[in-house]
Amino acid sequence: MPSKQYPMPFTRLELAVMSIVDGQLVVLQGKRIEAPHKGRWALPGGVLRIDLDKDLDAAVQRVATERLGTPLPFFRQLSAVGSRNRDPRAEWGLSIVYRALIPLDDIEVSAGKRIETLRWVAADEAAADEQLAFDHASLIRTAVEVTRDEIERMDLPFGFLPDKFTLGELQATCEAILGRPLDKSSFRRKLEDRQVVLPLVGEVRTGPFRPAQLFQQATMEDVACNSI
Amino acid sequence: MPSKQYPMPFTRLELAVMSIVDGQLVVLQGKRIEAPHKGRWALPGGVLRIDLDKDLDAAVQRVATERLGTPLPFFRQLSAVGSRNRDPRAEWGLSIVYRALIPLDDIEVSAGKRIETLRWVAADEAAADEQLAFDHASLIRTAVEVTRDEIERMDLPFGFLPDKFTLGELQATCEAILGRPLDKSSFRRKLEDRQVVLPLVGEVRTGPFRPAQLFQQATMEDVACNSI
DNA sequence: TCAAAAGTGTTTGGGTTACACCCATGG
DNA sequence: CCATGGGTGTAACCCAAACACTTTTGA
Repeated sequence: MPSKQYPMPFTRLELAVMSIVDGQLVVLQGKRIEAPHKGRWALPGGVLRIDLDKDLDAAVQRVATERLGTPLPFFRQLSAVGSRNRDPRAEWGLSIVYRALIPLDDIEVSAGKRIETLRWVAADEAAADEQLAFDHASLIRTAVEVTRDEIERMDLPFGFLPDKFTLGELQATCEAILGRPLDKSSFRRKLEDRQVVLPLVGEVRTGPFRPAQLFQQATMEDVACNSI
Repeated sequence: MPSKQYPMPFTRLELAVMSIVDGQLVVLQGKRIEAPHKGRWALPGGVLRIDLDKDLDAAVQRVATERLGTPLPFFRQLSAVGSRNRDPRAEWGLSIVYRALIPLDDIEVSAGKRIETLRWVAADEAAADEQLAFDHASLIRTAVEVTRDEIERMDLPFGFLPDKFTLGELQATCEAILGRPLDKSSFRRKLEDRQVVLPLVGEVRTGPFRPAQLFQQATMEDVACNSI
């Protein structure tokens, strides 16, 4: 078994965790407690542990739990980057980058292993911040780009929302991500056409004003049924 | 330096090399010469060699050269997949998957290290072939999907074409990838609008019939200049 | 009865599709 | 002069943005 003898890269996972704060798309950063780049802000991340993680997704959950104190229900792989001298801790560094969406109201993050503090930074600001450790500014740029593209394609950001939500909340979330207002009527027509949300009959969100219909994410089966 | 002590995954690169044969999108497969999956067809690939490769892109080129006898001018990362027991050669296998486009007329592939024979298979057929080694059928599915999406977005497949090409050749290539005819007029209007190709004034392709204007891929600068 | 937010309808314009047509060339 | 492929024009249609409007509720 000759293949086993090759040295393998120092393999890590990096997390671009995003949320919405005050109508703005924000990214989570942690202050590094150790070298390299000690004291600088970076994306939270951690080493792939082949003894602990059964696959990449499980690794993401473990890293999130260790570093942020919470699992990440909605995440997606963005890319893998690797080169010699990428990370001073090893000869050859490989990072697999993930983007996650979390609703801040439901999920609390708290600094865990090897992180001093966490902060939320406006996405566009973070993307331009060349003070960040490693190449994390560039990773954030692609995370923001990918997330905006998803919205343009009406691949909706359910990760940012609770299970049940109003169309107003959904629209406000999309507007926050894109950074521009959307037309209510057009937005709803698109939702209707593509059958991406499903009304929860009888359930409404009450508030100071007119109650709003609650919706949930449409499942594959819902879409299939209605298109027959 | 405690991080170095963790065992790292058996890291490989897999190549979904695509081309056009007889107006059909095809994928390159190699017959495996060794265990695991000896004798079965698979995507060509190889181990990441941190002693040889300075980064992931360089690794792709080395693997392509070793296995196929040619570098790959146009390639793009698709995803990383990894889990325990993915590959019997190691406890934990990680594969970074790339898609490449090559023009068959210009580039010759020939079976190299650890490969018995190479064959070109129709993409849709390969995507459905559950006899392939590992999870390669699923990797091919996403490669095909991504490639078709690129064409829909007019992200053109210059990798399939020589440096200089006619609009007819370009359209035929797009049709081959999508598997359906395109309207010449609409196609050309889109090219015009988005300024993705540039005529080579004075250069024409002569043939049995009317000569055709030759074009080349428009550079970033071309687009910037004209939009001022 | 007013403010605020939910929800509906209609018009308009841009962009794409589909189709028809003309042009240039070698045999 | 015909077959073939390059190249152009136009009408129809679809989609989506923009805007105006009605409805429903709590205060």
